Amino acid sequence: MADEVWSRVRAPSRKTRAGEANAERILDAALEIFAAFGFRGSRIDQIAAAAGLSKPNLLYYFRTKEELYTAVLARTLDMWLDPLRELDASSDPRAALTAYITRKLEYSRSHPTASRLFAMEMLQGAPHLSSALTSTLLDLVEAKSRTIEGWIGEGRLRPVDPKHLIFAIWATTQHYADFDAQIRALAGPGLDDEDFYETALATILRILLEGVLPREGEPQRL
Amino acid sequence: MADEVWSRVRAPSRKTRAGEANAERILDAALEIFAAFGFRGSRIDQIAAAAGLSKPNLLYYFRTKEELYTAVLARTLDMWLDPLRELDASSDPRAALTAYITRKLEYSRSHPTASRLFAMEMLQGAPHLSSALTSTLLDLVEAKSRTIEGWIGEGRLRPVDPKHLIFAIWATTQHYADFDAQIRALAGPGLDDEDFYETALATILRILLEGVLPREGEPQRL
DNA sequence: GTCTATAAGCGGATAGAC
DNA sequence: GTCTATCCGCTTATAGAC
Repeated sequence: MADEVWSRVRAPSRKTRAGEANAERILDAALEIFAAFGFRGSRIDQIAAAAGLSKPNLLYYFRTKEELYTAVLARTLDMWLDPLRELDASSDPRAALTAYITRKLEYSRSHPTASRLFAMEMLQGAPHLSSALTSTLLDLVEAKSRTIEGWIGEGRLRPVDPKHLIFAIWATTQHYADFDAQIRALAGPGLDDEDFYETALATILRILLEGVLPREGEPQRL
Repeated sequence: MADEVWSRVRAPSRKTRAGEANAERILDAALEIFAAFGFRGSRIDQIAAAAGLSKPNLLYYFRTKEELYTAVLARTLDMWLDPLRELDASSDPRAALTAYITRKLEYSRSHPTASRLFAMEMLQGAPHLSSALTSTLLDLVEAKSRTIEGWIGEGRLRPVDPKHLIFAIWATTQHYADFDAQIRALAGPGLDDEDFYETALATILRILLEGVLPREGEPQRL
């Protein structure tokens, strides 16, 4: 998918190494700006300056602001989907959910601006993303919901609505990236602080896992 | 606090009923636009049109865009704080947390744009809000953290980090307002659908409460 | 209090030299 | 591929009539 967008969006410059590197630098800079100000609030010359080139030169690589925004979004969505793809039906629920939650929080730490770009797009009603949401992501969520329902049917998970469980996992983990400013104001450090990260992870795991795993010795059926 | 901002921000028009009503209509319209596009992305004439008056007329009530934004934010923050203020140390943890979570989700349903405005401001690093965050809200969160620690000390709550618990509650409840577009794409309805609201509330309560309340017959100490 | 007209400057995009 | 110069529409804010 990244390839598809790439070729569709930028005929020029793909060939040379320097062009490639420039395009990457532009996309990195654009991610920062778009994540903070949204599409309309972002200024193309601000992005150009952050990428270290002139505005017309940026527009040589991406012909319009919208083209650039779409490219950044596509690249981000792909990364965002990865952890969920790996949620594994074959392993036991505790291990699978622990791995998924850990991976999501790790993503909030390593790619906070990517998380914020996605949040920004959602706040605006996902105008540039609706097709992707209703196809790729929907399919993935439906598939993983069935995995969770399977665990519930086997009594290995307490009965919870699968989609709301997924939403709860997304919400709690992404919150640390999206509301970073609030978290730093209220707690001091953010996820980049190792101790804070560990405490956040432990607390989220404790709450969510205890909330959905069966009580000791009482496997449940619906 | 609303009063304080009010008088500081708009000398004109406070006196007459019509002026008051106009100012309210402007603030309502501004909330919608600012929540969707952020400060820089919002257009003042778009707000004026939504409020049903001309752009210069809007600028008669709020002299600058920033002044209007500040007024909307102040009004929103006040409402946003209310549920937390009511978290009651004297009642038992299950009842108090149930009431708080319910109130927060209810707020996401009744005031989704207010929630989104707040989220938008956070994504931008809370430039217009940092003083409020480090004073009013910080004090409140510290106080409520002590309430939660009290419950833990008495063995009425499992040991969890209080702030991370508060973050988890905020994250899960606000998610339904802030990520409404995603939720509708993936689940069909949103919180305005009564059944969906009930399921969301039940799931969140089940997960969070089971995650933090002591197991049957085994009250814990740290 | 509300409007029309307009000033002043910003932002996206293009032309064309190098 | 990259730059300077520039066009043109849009946006905030003000002036001034009613």
